[in-house]
Amino acid sequence: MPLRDQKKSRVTLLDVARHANVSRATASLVIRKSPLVGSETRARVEEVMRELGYVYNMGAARLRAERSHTVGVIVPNLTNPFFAELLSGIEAMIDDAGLVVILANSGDLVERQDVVMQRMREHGVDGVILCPAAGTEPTYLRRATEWNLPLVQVLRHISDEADYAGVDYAGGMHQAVDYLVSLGHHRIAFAVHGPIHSAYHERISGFGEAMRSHGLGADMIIRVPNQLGEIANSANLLLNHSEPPTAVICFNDVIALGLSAGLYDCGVKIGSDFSLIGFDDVTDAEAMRPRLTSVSTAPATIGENAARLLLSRLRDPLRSPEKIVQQTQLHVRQSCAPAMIAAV
Amino acid sequence: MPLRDQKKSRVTLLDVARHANVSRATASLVIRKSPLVGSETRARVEEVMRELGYVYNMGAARLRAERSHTVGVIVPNLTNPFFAELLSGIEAMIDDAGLVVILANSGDLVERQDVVMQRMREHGVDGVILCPAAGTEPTYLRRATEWNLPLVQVLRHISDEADYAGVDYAGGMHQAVDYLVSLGHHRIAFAVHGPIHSAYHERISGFGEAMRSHGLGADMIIRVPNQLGEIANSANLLLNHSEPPTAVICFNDVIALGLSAGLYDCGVKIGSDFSLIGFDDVTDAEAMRPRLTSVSTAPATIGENAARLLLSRLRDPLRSPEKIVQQTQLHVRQSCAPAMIAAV
DNA sequence: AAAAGATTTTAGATCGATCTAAATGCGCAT
DNA sequence: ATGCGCATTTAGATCGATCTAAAATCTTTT
Repeated sequence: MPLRDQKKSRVTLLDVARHANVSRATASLVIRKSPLVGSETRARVEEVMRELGYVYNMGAARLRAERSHTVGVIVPNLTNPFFAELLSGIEAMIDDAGLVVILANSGDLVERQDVVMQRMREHGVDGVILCPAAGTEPTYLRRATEWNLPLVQVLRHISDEADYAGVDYAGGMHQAVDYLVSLGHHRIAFAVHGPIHSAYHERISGFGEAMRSHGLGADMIIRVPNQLGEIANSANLLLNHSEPPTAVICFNDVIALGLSAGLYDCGVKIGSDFSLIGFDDVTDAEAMRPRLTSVSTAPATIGENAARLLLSRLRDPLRSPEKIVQQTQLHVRQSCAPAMIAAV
Repeated sequence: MPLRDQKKSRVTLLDVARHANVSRATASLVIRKSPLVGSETRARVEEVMRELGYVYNMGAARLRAERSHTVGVIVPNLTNPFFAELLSGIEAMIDDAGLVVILANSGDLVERQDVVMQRMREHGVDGVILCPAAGTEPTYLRRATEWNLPLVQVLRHISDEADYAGVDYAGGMHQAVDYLVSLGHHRIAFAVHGPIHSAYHERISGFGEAMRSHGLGADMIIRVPNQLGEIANSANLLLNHSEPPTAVICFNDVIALGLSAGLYDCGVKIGSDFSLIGFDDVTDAEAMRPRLTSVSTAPATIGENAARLLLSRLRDPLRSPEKIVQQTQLHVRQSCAPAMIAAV
């Protein structure tokens, strides 16, 4: 029983309406679950939809209703475990709301971000969750406002004029520094990598504040490679320092894993000879031995927060900008030891 | 200069056409880069588009052209590093082709897969790249054919009636077994987890074949938990065996990381006391010490292969089904030692 | 200059759903 | 039986792009 010729087999709402002996507008009210339709009529139309295998055409609805039920998600990296967990949290919330995620990788480049943002606009996304590429200017977010495009910044804060879901990076740095100081460490390094962005600045200044609050110097900041496999070689930056640190706080768990491997290669025993703290507490770090002490940021929860903000923005476009800042939690495990027995 | 009232600020192709003194159809031909338009006319129309900030409406185009320029990607897990790398490869190829990825997580459940597949159809995706949930039947893929929905299976093979991009799992198992046997190991275990699917069967049978080809028993298969943090506890399954193995091949690198940690906890030295091989060679395993010997499957490349197949299918819908099977490569590092000095 | 052929542009219909106000049907009261 | 009020259904326009064949314009040939 073809309703259309073989080249186009799509069952439309008009087909459904004809079979159910109602108008297209009634059939449309049925699929939108409008209370204005009688229950008999509704049942009849729904039965016909099932029989004919009707599939809603979101594209057609979108043209008239000016709503695509899609959300753009732009991240700077797809393979870093942190972003994988963030994306997981975002997708779960968006899915729960009955929308779909259109995904793009900016590669942490503003030019690529422009390209994918334009593509999102062409696809008429209802809103965007953006982890801004390094170097993104506040004017960039202002343009989204001009476009009437709902937007949530996540993890990297560019502007107070848009919603933001992030982490209390400074608070997390304080927790790490305070803990190491409580173990008697005075020479504490901070290992960083990646591009300069708000999350970077917050961690740097958080480290500085925390160290100074204990009357300690905050200048021992080493820069390591971005690639996990190359970070191990940077362990000697710590060991060959004129005044070697007794502990290191890592910008993220990728650095913690990499430095841990490098210190192992140099015969240094973490958790006795040397203390090390990660940041983010991603799942992948669970396999590290000794067990990693890490500042937990719960990336999946941050993703959920971002999605929550966007969904809220879609319901109330004129709501004033809001921030959800996730508090960190230090998970003490076995990668740190008191400084007195940790002397190198 | 609002061209519409404030409630709807969208610049349409009709606006562009009026400003450029051409018809809508001509303006449409310009944005589609049709060779049928004169260069003067083209330049004029393009200039007007820039001035007015015209943004293409993909949804409108889709309604008439029956093409959405979107590709559905359904994976069973978003946080496993393997799938993160696979997704990265897919997104890169799809982006290169000027399409966008609509992402969904099936949670490895057929019922969820049904829901997200339906949603993909409503959104009118041009095609789907599907890593089938465990328990997916061949009839499931047959339905995609009935829907005229281009589909590529990736990693888990359900049916010969659809394109498939995967790995030569059996070949990889042979490489691992051959290598351990070349080191003198005879008692080799195989550590598995996760749901039963084609990739699972291929690895099991590949292990069996490889072991039997060396006249060895293939019954030492241990099942470990799915969560990375819980796998370590399974190390004693190896150590407390009536005839303890001297080596283990891990179903994937997640298991390798987890068992490595568990063996460390038991005081077993990998790469001297005991030999261990991973599978997939994901980036995250680069931090392991001793350095992990792993069978490389290049997940990002598999993702690219899957996308390549789908793009090819979009160009030639009637092409016969094709398979791209990625050959594995054993990356020998330091997690294995000869059996004679590896006696437990 | 006129005709023929090639190139470029156009008019009107179409895609499948939603919107909006009008029409219709039903139940109740007089 | 008629009128009123409410519930339900409907007709026609709309959304913004593409499709398709016809019309218009330009170039070349006779």
